[in-house]
Amino acid sequence: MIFQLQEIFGGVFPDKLIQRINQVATQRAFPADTIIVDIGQKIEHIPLLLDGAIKVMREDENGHEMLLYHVEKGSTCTMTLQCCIGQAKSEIRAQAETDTLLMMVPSHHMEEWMSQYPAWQHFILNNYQQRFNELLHTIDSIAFHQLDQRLIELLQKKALLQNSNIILVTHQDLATELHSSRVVISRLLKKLENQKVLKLMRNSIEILDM
DNA sequence: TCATTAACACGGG
DNA sequence: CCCGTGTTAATGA
Repeated sequence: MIFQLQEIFGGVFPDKLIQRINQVATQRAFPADTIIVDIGQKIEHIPLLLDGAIKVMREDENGHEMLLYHVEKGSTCTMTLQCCIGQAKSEIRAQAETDTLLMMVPSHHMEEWMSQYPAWQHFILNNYQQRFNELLHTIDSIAFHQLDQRLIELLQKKALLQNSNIILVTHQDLATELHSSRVVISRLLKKLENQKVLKLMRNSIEILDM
């Protein structure tokens, strides 16, 4: 039995389902920044996050990216689920935000588990709702907030996900995720540093007071 | 007015 | 040297 599976999902799934997952799923570890699923790729597994975080990115026709939302431990990526059911290809790119550990459940188990395990059904529906809410939050952010505020929100989120006030990230990474340019991000970060909100270092940013 | 793009210098690893 | 960073000038929305 994989320790984290019981630890993270023991409160959500009955023992019988935990054992089923343990039987059929493959455990996989991805170092930070690894692309786990890319756009256009066929989806054959449902990922259950045991540890770490995944960022879900969208890409436009010019190859410019944009962060949609993060998936944290104890959750799954619902865009993946949608693709599983329809046997479609991925509309998004899933990339490891931090070092990530997950269980890959072959997608053909979905249908059976949905009817057999009420806890699984609740888990999936709750995840849909969570993902949808996060997406709404992102849309609000794009539509109603200025870039400087979106940058602060992203830094706070990253501090949370990396569980540290020192965030390992480059200005270019931030620009890409916010669908902006590095010049602008560097300028905003410099402004925030002058306001003593954060401290800039090469490849990392320390949050001082937000 | 403010964002993007390109270009360049600086410097730390 | 390589690459992330800080800045500026030109251009566009």
